[in-house]
Amino acid sequence: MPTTPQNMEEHLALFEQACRAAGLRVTHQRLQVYRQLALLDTHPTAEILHQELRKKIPTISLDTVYRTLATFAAHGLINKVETIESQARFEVALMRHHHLICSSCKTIMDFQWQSVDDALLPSEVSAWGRIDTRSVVVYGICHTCLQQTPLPGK
Amino acid sequence: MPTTPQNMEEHLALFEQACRAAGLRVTHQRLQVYRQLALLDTHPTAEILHQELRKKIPTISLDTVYRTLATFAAHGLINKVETIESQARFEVALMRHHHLICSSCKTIMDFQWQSVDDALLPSEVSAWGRIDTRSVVVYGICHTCLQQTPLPGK
DNA sequence: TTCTTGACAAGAATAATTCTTATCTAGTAA
DNA sequence: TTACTAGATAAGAATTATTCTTGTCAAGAA
Repeated sequence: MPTTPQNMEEHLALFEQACRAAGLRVTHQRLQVYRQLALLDTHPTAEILHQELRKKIPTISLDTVYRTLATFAAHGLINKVETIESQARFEVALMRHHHLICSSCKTIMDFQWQSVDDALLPSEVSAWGRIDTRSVVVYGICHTCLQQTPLPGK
Repeated sequence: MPTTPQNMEEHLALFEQACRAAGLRVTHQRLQVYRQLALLDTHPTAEILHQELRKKIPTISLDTVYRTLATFAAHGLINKVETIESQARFEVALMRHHHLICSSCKTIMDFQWQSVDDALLPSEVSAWGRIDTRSVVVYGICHTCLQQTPLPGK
């Protein structure tokens, strides 16, 4: 769920408001980390973001990227996406959606599934405590990978 | 989804069959790793399993536990559970179920949600490629944690 | 029983992430 | 505007989960 360059300014303004509301200082690094993440729809890792960010801020440290992403995620400004890889992946938290992961090429796609978003959770779940979010992860093999290797292992 | 000691023998026999069917050798270590995992309903980490296993096999290495879990997961004999922690967690793959994760104490609970298991996926997803599994992860705060700290952060 | 290949143990190595420390800066108050 | 202070950053060291390497061993086939 990326943002196009056209509405980036307005998106960043909203983000800045959200930061202040959360008691977070609005720093150049934070704005740029968020901006870079919003530009990409590839669920980048901290490492990938760092490489991109260094083009604009040559001195930015990888640790800052990690710390900034962790801070944003802790305040619900972005999502840390669950994956099967060891490296964590991130995305802006704009719209409720779910994930489709190709077990072969590891690409993560977003999709929406309104009926699950709206569905009542089983009563045992409601009884468990306070529910905040629900997320569906679907695993499979994408068309591209299916064509490359006719019968990949499950 | 653990196994009670009562039906453990039959469960292990089934597991042994599944191993042979997958072309995996049935070793003492593999049986014990699987048995220990089946006994626990706490979604243990490789480290926790290793600690338990050393009581029975003092010489078993942590690497063997990791390798064995990875091998089982690759053959669908167990599941690697997606978590918000850095350490991976595992469970036997007995029955289709979903996960409930407490953002505070990080405990993982299993639950079933038949209607989602049966629900038709959005057409864009079916068009994407071959679908293997779907898994719902619900985040919230469990009752125990809610009572300890009246208003924990989201 | 023998043989072969996959599995194992031990310890070294790697890779992702986090910590430490000194410096800097956003936002506040004078 | 200026000075102040808590929170943010950079750099590099440290940590932690996981994987690799090497030599040995044993499951299961012949």
